[in-house]
Amino acid sequence: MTKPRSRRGGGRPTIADVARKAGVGAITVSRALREPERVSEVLRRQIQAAVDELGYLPDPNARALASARAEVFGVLVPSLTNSVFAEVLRGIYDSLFDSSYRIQLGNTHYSGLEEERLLQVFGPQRPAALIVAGVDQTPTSRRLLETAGCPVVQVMETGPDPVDMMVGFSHFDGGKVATEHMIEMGYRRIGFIGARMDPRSQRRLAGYRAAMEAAGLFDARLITTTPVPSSVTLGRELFRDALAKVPTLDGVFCNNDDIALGALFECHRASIAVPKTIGITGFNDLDMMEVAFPSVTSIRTPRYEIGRRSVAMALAAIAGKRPQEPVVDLGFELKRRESTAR
Amino acid sequence: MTKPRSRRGGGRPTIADVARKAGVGAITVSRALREPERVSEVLRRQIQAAVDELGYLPDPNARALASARAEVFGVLVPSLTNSVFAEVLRGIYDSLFDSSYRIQLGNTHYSGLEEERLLQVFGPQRPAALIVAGVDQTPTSRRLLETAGCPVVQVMETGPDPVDMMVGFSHFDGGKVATEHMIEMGYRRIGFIGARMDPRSQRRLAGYRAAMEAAGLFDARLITTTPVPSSVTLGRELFRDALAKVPTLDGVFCNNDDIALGALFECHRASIAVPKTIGITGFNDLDMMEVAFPSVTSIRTPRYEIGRRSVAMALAAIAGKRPQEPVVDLGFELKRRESTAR
DNA sequence: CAATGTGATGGTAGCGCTACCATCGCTCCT
DNA sequence: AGGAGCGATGGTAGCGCTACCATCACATTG
Repeated sequence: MTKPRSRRGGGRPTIADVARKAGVGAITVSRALREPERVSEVLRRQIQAAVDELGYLPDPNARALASARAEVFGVLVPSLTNSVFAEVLRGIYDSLFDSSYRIQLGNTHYSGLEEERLLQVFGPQRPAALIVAGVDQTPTSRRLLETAGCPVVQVMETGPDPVDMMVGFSHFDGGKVATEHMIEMGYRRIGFIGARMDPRSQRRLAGYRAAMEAAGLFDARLITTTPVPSSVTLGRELFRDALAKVPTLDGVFCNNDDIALGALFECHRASIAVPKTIGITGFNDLDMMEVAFPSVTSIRTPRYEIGRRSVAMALAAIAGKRPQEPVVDLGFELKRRESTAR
Repeated sequence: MTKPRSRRGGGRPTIADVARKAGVGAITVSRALREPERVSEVLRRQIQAAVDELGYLPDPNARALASARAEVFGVLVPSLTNSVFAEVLRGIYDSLFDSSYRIQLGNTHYSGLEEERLLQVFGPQRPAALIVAGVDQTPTSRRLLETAGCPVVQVMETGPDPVDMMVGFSHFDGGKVATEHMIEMGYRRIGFIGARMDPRSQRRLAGYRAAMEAAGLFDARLITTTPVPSSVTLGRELFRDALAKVPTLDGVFCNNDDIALGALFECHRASIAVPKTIGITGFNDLDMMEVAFPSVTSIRTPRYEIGRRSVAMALAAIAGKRPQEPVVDLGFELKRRESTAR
């Protein structure tokens, strides 16, 4: 008489269809799908057969509404094109591939305001977990994270005051170690060149500064930065600026590998010997740094591993098994290469 | 008496709360939010005030369930780390930022099976649109796309038989133009080196082959490929292999810029003069190609624009304004640079 | 002035699923 | 033997929202 299926477009099978076909109650189908161990072997088999026959797939929206919890991981990164975050994402995706969790990815463009906006959007969806890059959320964002009612993992760096959990490493230490290495290799007038200068870059700069000051080599004129987004092109330009400003420059610690590559290319173009006349150190250790000529010293960062670990921690928290230590420092590794082998 | 809010965790305000506070029916609130022009000025104002005061945010899951349509764009790309797709994504995200659409991103790892799986997962969600990379879907995937009941945009390349809409360019032509350019510049023993060799790479190779054959220069031994994922490191290795196989090689058309960069670095390392002894052409024209020393000739591809356009087309289709021509060819541009300036 | 729109608003009935509680048959204990 | 305890199953009542249809005031028409 009534046509209850008429509104729904596809007329896809629902849990009621499966239940009817399997000769059980709808709730039993639901259980068989979500907690199989609570349903008897026999019914489970019947239900599975009905599911297969009908090609039933549960509606995630209805699930989310009924259970007040969506099987979604919300992920917030500041950039999609920065290969560093791309690798973190890869780790996250790989870790979640076998699960039934979907991923909703937001791009904050390094903006606190956009981050707030995206968290507002994620909130009503009741995600299963939230993974956000960085530790410098605005007060509003922080409150949104704290009241999200789900596990939250801040990734990329470690810090003192986690919203919930953290996975990363110390960018300050990274900058410090890189700089100390150059000092050790005999460089004295070591410049810092950096673009974007997001909070993590700032901390690398602070590490550089600490190392330079400790060695009595610090000179503010050695620092060349810009808020402009990083690129190889920009690296070249910044390097030229730095050299023009301080002609006695004998090394550069670059905020990231793109910048380092730009500096390296400029050295080639200007026939500046690397590592003899100028030493170069990058940050992140992208694949190409090892292949470059000369190969470029860099700080290897555990990007993929950060992605994997963040998911592992979130999943554990969802399962009620919170880690002892909420802050995980995955460290980094100095890769000594030709570009600083004076 | 009853505690109807007890199940729901946060006790967030619902549309009923807003309706009560504004002194109107729930449905009117719903309309005020979705089709403001259908609600009188006065009520609209009252409702807005109530929304602001309560901090009401609609539950997207309930919306999706009730309206049989989720405000979600499903996006499927084969790789997260390949910067080509990262830029397509950036275009998609930028185009959707002001809208209320969320984005759910799937990574197919260049696998037809994983693509099918992801489409299965996206389906029950009833996304507003689907954007998928490539035109070589498996029959199952194709069927899933055709029955998705929403606009579908295939991106990255153009082809003869769109599921629905397409935005991209001809990889065959790209390979052909690149190769013809090298022939024109006087190169004769031009190798093709490529990794991954996904369908788009195959078509670039076919373009290369067509150009070489037309010039009477084709020789199968000039082709060096591997199914291994592309990287700068791999580019270097493949280039060495190619040179070992054909010592008379005087140029290489590289499947992509990473490979080209690897080849360039190897030339530096082996003191092979570029472009004099060997010419190099890349594909995609990443930022660094212009900065490299020597700068590297490449095919500039409209990646960001593909992302933007795909969203524009999907949005138009959602609004019922399907484009005249479902297949949009955005073309490409040959960037002549030092690496082929013999 | 009755008949007929027309636009604004509201009520009802779900969307497909799961939380909660009830029921039922069985085992196991005293 | 009787009842507590337990595991398996099902019914009911929503989750928060929107599609559909009804209603109502007011304008328009001949």
